[in-house]
Amino acid sequence: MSTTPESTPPPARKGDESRQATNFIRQIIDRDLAERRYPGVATRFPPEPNGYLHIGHAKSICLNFGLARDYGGRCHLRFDDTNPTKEEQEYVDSIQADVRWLGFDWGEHLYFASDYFQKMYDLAEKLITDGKAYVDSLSKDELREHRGSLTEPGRESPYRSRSVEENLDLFRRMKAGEFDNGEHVLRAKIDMASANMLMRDPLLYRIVKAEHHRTGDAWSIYPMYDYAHCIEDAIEGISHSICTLEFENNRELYDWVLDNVGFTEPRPHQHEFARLSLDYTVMSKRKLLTLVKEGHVGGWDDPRMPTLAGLRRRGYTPEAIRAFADLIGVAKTNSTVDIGKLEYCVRDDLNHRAPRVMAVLDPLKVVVTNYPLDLEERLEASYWPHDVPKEGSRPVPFARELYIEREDFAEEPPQGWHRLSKGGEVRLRYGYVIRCYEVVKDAAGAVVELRCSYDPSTRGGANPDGRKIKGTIHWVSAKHAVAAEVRLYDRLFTVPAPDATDGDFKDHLNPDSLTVVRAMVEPSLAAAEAGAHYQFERQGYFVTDSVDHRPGELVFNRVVTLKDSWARKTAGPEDDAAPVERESKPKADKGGKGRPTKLTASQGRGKAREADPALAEAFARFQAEHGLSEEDADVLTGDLALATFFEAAATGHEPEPVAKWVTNVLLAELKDRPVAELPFDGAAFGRLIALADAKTISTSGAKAVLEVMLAEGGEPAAIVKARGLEAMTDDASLQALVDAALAAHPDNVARYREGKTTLLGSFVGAVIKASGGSADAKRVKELVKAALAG
RNA sequence: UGGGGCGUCGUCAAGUGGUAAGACACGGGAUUUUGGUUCCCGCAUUCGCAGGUUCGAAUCCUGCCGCCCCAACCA
Repeated sequence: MSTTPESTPPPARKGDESRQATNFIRQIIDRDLAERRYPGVATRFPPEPNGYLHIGHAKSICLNFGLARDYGGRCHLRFDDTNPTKEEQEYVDSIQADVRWLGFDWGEHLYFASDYFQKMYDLAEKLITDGKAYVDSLSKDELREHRGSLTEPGRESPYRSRSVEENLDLFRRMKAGEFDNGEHVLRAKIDMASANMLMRDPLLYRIVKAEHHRTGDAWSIYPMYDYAHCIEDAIEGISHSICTLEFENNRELYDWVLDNVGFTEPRPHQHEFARLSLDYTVMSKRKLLTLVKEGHVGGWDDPRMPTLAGLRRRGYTPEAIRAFADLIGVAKTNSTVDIGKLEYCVRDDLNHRAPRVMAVLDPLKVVVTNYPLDLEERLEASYWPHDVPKEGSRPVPFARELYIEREDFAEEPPQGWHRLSKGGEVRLRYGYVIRCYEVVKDAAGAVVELRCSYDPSTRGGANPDGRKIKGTIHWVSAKHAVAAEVRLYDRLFTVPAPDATDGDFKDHLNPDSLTVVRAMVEPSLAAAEAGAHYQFERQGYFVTDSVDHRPGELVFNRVVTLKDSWARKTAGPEDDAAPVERESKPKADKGGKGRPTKLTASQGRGKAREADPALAEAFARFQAEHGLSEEDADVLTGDLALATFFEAAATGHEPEPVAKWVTNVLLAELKDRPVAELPFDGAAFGRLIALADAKTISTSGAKAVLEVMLAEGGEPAAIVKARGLEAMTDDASLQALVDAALAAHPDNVARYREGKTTLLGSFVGAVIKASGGSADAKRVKELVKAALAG
């Protein structure tokens, strides 16, 4: 992403193959495209217009629009406006502005869920007609009570059995506005006992008598998210509907609605990724709204807010945010990203686009006493450092009285101090070397002025006598400097995870998140334009404030400081290595009920055995008669089909290896498929294992045969014969393959001999592959070892 | 006493039975009138833990542990 103009391409380094950005969603898309499940890729970004977009949304926007871009598809911007009580046109506008600002274009694909209300309604009537939805007239409380709990099934509503005619009539009257809020709802008729709470007859429609920002009072019923969202996707022909992890439970309902309302494949499918969490900030709309409402910040666009509006005003660039999205990746792990990565991205972007200027944030007066009283010089100062390939400079006035940064002077300089001290020298950037010979203090003992001398021969970086000046500091001419308001922003919270701590997240608000200073800036800045970025040398990146900055009343926001390895060195461990202690969230003790533990697989099998004496009997017999371990016997007796399969396979053979093959290999191939679907029976499987056991075929050969059997069934011995998979055990053939494998990778041979012994496996693997799986692995390993040693 | 997910470096994150990518952070060095930038070099014998299968396991099997989500007429 980051482009350094004019830079030559970096030299190829080891293993450098510029890896394609990949993530599990791209893999799913690749698979779907390879299987031709969709004609192309269509994604969508579906915000509800009930608040401002934040950096977390930016991750989603970059993902969805990025996918469409990279796969030559399209990405829709769709407002999910199904709840008129919370949504406003203001948000519709701000969201569009933010997405555009971020750099994405939805072209003609701007949609509103509300445009589909009629279609959704028609489909709901169809559901009713099909007997798959009903009007319920329970109260809110009764509804909740009937829903059951996480561990107890729900109960069916007495209204569940209403006739289609009655349901249709009621639903039409709901639509016609004959009832008040809460009197009736439309529910899907699914399963009140489902382990997935969302499938317990979910609400499809509710009565809401409110003005909708787009449809006005045309509707008095509105669809619920789970009913509406999937239909919106399907209507628009979305292929991959990407949302965040907390919707994983909703996927089953997403699929149910589409399947029952009549959308057939290819239809959209939902995939979930982890939403963004960032250190030292909060991301929920509710908390952000609280900060705004209670005045902890100046508004949605306060530069400390993680909103796009806030980041924009802070001076973050769209490029930096997009680079950040690329940097953090997309996965399913709940994770919290170090906010330092975001800061890195802006610095990296602004470094080559922000001209350098000088500004003194905390001025300390310096009088250069040997500088002529009336003399004023104009020193030419480049806007760009040597390593940024851009041109341009401005004159900077120099005179007898200057300001320097107060922290660039130390009365008692610490070890390694490069800046000014009494009796010491420092270079003024683009100017002269000065030496401080006197420190003027006020009555309270505070330093108010430095009296210095300058060396005329050192102008503009000249160094005639080769003298070593370690430090260079920034400065402004007192007479020419322009006053400016500078807003120094810092993290909004003092702890890494403000919403994971005990008590109120607002307790951790950083009181120093905003410091306003009156700075003295170089005169060229008087002409600073709106939205202009600068680097104040040695300080950080700054931007003119988009609201308050104007000519004659300069206001700068600090985007981010420069990296400061000196401060890190001095500050010591407490400040810098601040251990990211994430206080773990206290268990929300919901309803006093302990958190139920999940039923494990073995517990499930135990239950199955309790319920089925045949299984219990097999469990005992497998141990007693076949000599299996309790563990193997357990795994094999979870369901009768598997137990029977095993017994058939074991008959006439050593039971132990058969058990190992069933549990370790077959189970993995099977995944969740029932054994009954296998195109071969237990006896055939047993014959395969016997072949391996007798060393007629090698282990990898047996796996190869199994692959074939899994795909098309067949008799193991015949497959072995047809594919020439008999174990290759004669040393002559094996040795030839080994020699070839070593010869193919002389570099790895050398590295192995230097001690990188983990390379052994790759040689063995190569030989086995070359043999088509028939080579005897143990022997190969011996031969490879010998060859490598020789 | 339910169901759905997730555990790979301080932080993100590749990896899909055959040499543990990369980035940020961190440490060291070089260049530098920004203690900035840039450039080098270093930074996981090990993938939540324990068993097992295999010539070979982060990847397969089993058990255990930890974390997140679900009981709005929100999305």
